[in-house]
Amino acid sequence: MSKHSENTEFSIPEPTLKRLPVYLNYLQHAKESGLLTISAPVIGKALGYDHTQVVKDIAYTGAKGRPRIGYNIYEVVQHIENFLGFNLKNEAFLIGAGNLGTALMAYPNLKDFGIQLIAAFDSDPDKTGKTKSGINILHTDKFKDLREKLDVRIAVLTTPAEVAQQVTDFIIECGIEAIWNLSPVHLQVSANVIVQNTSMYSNVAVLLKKWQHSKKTQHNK
Amino acid sequence: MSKHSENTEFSIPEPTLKRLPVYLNYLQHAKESGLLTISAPVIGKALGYDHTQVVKDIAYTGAKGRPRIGYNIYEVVQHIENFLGFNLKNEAFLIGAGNLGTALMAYPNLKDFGIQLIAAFDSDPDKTGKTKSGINILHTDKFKDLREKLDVRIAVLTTPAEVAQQVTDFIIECGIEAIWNLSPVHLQVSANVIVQNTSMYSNVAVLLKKWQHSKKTQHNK
DNA sequence: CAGTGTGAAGTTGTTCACAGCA
DNA sequence: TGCTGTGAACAACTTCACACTG
Repeated sequence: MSKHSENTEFSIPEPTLKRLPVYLNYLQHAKESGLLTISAPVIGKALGYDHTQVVKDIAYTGAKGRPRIGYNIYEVVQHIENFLGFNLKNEAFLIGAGNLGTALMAYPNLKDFGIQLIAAFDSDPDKTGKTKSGINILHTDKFKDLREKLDVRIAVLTTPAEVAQQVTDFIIECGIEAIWNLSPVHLQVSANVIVQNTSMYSNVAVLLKKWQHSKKTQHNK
Repeated sequence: MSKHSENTEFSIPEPTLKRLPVYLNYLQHAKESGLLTISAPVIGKALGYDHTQVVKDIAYTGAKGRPRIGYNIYEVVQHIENFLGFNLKNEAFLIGAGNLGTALMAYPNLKDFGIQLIAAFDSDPDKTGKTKSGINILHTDKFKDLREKLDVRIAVLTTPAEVAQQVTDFIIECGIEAIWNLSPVHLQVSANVIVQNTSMYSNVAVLLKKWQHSKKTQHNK
């Protein structure tokens, strides 16, 4: 695959992209507790990041801080939301209304964190026709028509592993452009489709390895 | 003495740690389809990684390949499982039997990917006393005793955000040493406890940004 | 040849050091 | 003094180049 074709806009570091929602979540709680301003060192200490990291990440969003005072919380929240496109109504379809799908339909504030689920689809007639957390579960038959009618471009995939790839091929053919993949399968798609694979297993691996390592080094001490 | 002997003094790159379960998952499928050997370039092409990356990642696990032929799939699978500690029975408690908790109880092969959930806990009496996917849901009251009795050190946290930190403090006091945190709150713990924060939101941010970016650059072409 | 294995080069991300500010 | 902001040093990770192997 070619390197990035010349970008007028420089691209944002992916680690920054992943930290920004963490800041956002933290800042929204801070805001609720009545604070008006907050400094990068405070955020850093709370979330375990170096304070310069926080300053640089926030700078990406365009928010400006004031020496000795820090940032206006409301302003930073606005800038992060703007920057990430969270204030746009990014409407998405959920594919697969199993346990994980149900969990996402009920996931708190998902629509404030970028994605608004407006319908769910499943091929199992036992699941379709119902409503969960206010979201209708429809039969996959209706996917193509509804996608066009509502002009939805984003899908969240929570099907069983066995059908994940074939369902992916189908929804891309129907016009889906971006997929958040929560199935435990690494999807293969053509270059014009964006996939974000979220492997639960990866996190388990990191946790276990850190834990095993900490146990080893503890009785070496 | 080879660089990666069984006694790893230096730590493994975290990206490698996250890729290994992805390989594992892919290889297990490849194995089922009857293949005996597989090469790094093939794995790389399927999963979107550079082939040298794959070679180096696999080398960390201690598996050896043969030029022109590749790796014995069964052997690599063994080595990855060993290396990540997935063949040890890492018993864990699930805290919070809501939607996401229920999804995890039913998550396919979780026990083959490092963690075996042996009980779930919830403070809501409506949820306790039941069994989901073969896992008993108990009242939080019983947590302390049962943790000691069964000597469980790992917890998977799927509580609502509001109580996540206070529940964390409690289970750590009870002796939990490692926490896979799936609640949308960044937990603060003392240095001797391992936490793996898995923010769903972060993945959405990355997906959206890539998508928005791809749309921009598409009509520049 | 088509692959592994590995040191070196290149790239990306993080931390340091310090200037400037109120 | 406590903060932002930033260029420079550093560390981590990825990709390249190539020797080696059956």
